[in-house]
Amino acid sequence: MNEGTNSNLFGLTKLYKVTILVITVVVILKQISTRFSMAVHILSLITTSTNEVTGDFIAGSVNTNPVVIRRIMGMLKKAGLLDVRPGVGGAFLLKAPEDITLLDIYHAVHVIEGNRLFGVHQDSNVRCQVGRNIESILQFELNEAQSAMEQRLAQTTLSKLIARFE
Amino acid sequence: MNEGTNSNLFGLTKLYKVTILVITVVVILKQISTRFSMAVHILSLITTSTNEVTGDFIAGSVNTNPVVIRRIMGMLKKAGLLDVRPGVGGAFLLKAPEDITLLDIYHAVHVIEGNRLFGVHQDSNVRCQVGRNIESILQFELNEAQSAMEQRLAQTTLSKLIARFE
DNA sequence: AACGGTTATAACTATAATGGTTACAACGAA
DNA sequence: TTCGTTGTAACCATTATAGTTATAACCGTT
Repeated sequence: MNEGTNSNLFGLTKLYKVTILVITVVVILKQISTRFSMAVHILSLITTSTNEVTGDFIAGSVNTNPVVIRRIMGMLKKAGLLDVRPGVGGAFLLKAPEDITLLDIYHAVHVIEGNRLFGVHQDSNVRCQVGRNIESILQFELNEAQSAMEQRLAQTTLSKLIARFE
Repeated sequence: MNEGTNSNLFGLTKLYKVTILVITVVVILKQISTRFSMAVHILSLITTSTNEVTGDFIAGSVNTNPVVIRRIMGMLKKAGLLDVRPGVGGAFLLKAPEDITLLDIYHAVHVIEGNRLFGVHQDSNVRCQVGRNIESILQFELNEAQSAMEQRLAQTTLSKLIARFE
């Protein structure tokens, strides 16, 4: 920081004493990766745009680095949702937006591991009644909860989502 | 912090109180932490065991380090689900197992912060139709999906779970 | 055949959560 | 006082994310 010339920082002068109150609020969110929402954004753009849709163009709309976009597009390609013209550029859907659900996109970007939203601890002590039973019985309940979420995601298609844009 | 020489800190004066609010948002999650399933394990043990239930005993059943267990028990204490006798040791429930749902436990261990399972990217380009709309419209759908999952978790109580142990 | 815009990918970074671990102070009953 | 226990602090290795730079490959146009 350039001392000596600090007298006009923020247009203020050094006539007065300093009181700076710095409040730092750190909000830690442990969440499903934004890769998912970015992927929805990407597919929405491809669906609605009439022009060529390049990685750079999408990056401008998502407001991030083009490489981040291409990485996600690579996942969407592997899932068979879109394809990209190499060299010349431009992406297009491989399925109708009526046939692409949020669940399809969710799965495509591998936002969770092994299709298991909930991690369950392993290697419980089998000599204990709880230890013997907890993993499988709890896993069943958690699968049910995960299914409930995924079924809701499956109800919304890309075209339904876009229809609500204003 | 150098007291006494703070009069020229940043060239500001005591006439001005500067409040800087820094919000850091970190998005991480591959799977919901096993803290949740361990917490269910812990509460199941306390419910079913006739003897004293110490951190070391639980650690033996979960098959992990006692400190990991005590950390989770601390969270369950803060949530009002159990209490621990300091010194002498041993944990006991503060609510009946019929009144503790998986959702209560899920919330207690702060496995998701801010009550938002899905991260949604911010700062999309508002000059683009998709960019303007995607965040709010997608967030609504994701909230619905999250609710579906949580409602399912709320349907299972600790006593129901334990009743299925063999 | 060279050029320019594009895609694909490798490599690297900073950040931070997790689960495990050691260490130690505080607590309370025998 | 002693001993088993609780409650934390501190540290570690591992891992995923999002961003970044750099580079090779691709393909239509000139």
